[in-house]
Amino acid sequence: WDGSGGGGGELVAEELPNLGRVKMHLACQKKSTAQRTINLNTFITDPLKELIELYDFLKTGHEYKKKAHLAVVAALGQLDFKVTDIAQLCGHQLLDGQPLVPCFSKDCSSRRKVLEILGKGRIEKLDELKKCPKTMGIVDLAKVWGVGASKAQSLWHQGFKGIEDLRAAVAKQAGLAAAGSPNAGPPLLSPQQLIGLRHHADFQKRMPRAEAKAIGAHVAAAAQAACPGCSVDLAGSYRRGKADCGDLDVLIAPPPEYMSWSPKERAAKGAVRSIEFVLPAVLRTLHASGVVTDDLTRGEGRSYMGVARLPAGSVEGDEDEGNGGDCSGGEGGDGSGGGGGEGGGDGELVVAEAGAGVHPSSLALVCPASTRIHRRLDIKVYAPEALPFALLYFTGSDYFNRSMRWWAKKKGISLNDEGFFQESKKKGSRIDGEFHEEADVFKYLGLAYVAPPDRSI
DNA sequence: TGGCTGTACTG
DNA sequence: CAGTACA
DNA sequence: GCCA
Repeated sequence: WDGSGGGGGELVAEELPNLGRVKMHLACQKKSTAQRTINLNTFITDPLKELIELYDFLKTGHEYKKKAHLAVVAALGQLDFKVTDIAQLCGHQLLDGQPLVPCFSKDCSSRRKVLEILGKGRIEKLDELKKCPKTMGIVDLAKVWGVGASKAQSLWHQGFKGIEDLRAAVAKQAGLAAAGSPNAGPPLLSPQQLIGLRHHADFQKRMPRAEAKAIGAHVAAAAQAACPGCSVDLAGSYRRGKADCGDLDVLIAPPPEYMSWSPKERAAKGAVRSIEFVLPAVLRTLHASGVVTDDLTRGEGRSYMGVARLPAGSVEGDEDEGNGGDCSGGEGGDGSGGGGGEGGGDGELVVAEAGAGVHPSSLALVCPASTRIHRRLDIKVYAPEALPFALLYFTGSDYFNRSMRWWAKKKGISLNDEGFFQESKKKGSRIDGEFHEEADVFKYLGLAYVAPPDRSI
């Protein structure tokens, strides 16, 4: 960049020619539906989203088909008018220039699908897919964490028509294996997939913010014990301000001073020897307290995926304390997809959250009994220099990140959760600069800052 | 026709 | 490496 | 699946 940017030696990547217009339409620069009124075109985007979900589960190799539809959903969701005629989209400035979004002027499958909805109010292909037992079976199987399109296909062809089939077979196999029987056969599922199956019902539910916060407080306490003074951020949809979260993303970074402390100083301050030991130490604590119940990855590096739940007694109305068995309540066959324990109590939770107390048990006052559910927990540890980039990444949304990285790439820069890197070259070198906050990253890319709630694109 | 975001973990 | 997952 |  080197100072060529207009104003007073600011650290800003040089603007490429012809990108100005594109920037106006960049997904990561638009107000999201969270901030601007509402999505006026759900009647179009909802069926498209359903289709995307099916593509997701159905077959590998449909990656970009899926992304094409996703881009249309993102674009239509941002329009400030309700689409009544395809002409409103044709070569429309609102859509033009956005990566992957079709221009709608010429015949293409996106255009045909929108036309179909405008005309018949539905997408025939979607209805067909939903009627197909094989499709729905595979979609069902792929809802198990760790089972993707490929595994779901093969399970279907092994004769499993859905999750309950699978659960029965897995139980039977476990019984045989426990009895030392040689006819147990090769394991149907990987260790990760077994955990996913065990908690399938819980993982379908979203958690109230207050619960995410309470689990986060446990992680934070463990992190402070491992590395005093470290920063702990709850990222993901929680940080984007969503009323409920599908999982919890926790980001830990040692304090900047930590990096320059000698091993002796670190020990004297009660901190782990090296940043590599932060995560293992945190996990030992969380395992010991029973907050973390299962590991989906080993957590020996800087990245962890696992399962957590609030300890018995921390939630009012708890009854199943010391319950050695896993499946809480009757999760056997009900398969209720509905939005779990939420709904009415929301208002109270928001009130409780305002009292910024971070004590793990603060939730007890407000949390409904139904919250003692197993939740997906992701933890990542970063060096403090990476914090603005890590926070940006871990806050998402996924589409927002892609949009921003696409833009960075247009400028010849690669963006990831550790920093900016010069493209090309082998192992592009890290671009160093004064990046202290997320806002500095936006600024460097010549983008307007977007607050977390507006990144839910 | 190439490109589409970039990375981590498992087996 | 393919598969799955994370944002 | 769509664009450059």
